[in-house]
Amino acid sequence: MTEPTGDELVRLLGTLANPHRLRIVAALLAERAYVSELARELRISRALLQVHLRKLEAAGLVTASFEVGEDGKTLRFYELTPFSVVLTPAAIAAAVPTLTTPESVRGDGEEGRT
Amino acid sequence: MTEPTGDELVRLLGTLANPHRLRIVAALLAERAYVSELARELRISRALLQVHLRKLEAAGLVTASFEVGEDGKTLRFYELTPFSVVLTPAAIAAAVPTLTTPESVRGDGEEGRT
DNA sequence: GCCACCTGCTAGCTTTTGTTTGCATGTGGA
DNA sequence: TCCACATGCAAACAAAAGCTAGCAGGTGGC
Repeated sequence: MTEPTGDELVRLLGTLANPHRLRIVAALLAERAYVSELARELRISRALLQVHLRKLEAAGLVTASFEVGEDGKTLRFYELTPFSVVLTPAAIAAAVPTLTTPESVRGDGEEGRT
Repeated sequence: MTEPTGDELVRLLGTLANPHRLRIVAALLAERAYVSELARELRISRALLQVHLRKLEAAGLVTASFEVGEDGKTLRFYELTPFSVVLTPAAIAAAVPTLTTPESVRGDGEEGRT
């Protein structure tokens, strides 16, 4: 996570560039929580929270796992994945060369042939 | 810039979460440039570049200034504003309390009354 | 005068994001 | 059985972001 690729950086930034998601990160830093609980804590609907959690998960910032609570209910716990990225012009310049454009994406990696 | 407010952080992240803008930052780190020149270098239209530059400027990441070139033409030069932000769960948690919600915005700061 | 290059602006379209609403399912306890 | 609480998913809509196309104005050089 010290030197993300350009695409990863864009995804990471795009994922964190949202008030709800920042609050989620902050809440999960304090302690892991299951969906419904977290929704109540943050005062947002479960559906909305789910969308945001999915995005955070897709970016690798949080991880989910099912667990059975004391009362036997199945709960989906989310917890934070530690990360640390330094945002400076130099760091950005280093990531830019690895940015892929829609067209430059052929297979997955670059294969040299036209 | 060491400890941006929640809103500033969101704007900063949102501004950088774009391939074009990252490229612009990288290009300006190498050297300041005027609009048309930069557009050619980045292979994007001037109109598009302008939109992105505007956004970067709004976020305080770049600054603009008019200058007269050797041939007497008026050029608008852009240059990078140094910045450094560390992105970690803790840093985010620190910024979250200062996030404002559309409703919580009355005057500007908080005034206690309902 | 005409061409080349600089600047700026915006109306309008497309795409992506964000959000709500509503339905379907499963389990434990009264 | 019925209620309370947990999960998941999708359709539909609203809002924001991204991009293009086109017009307009200015200056220097041939």
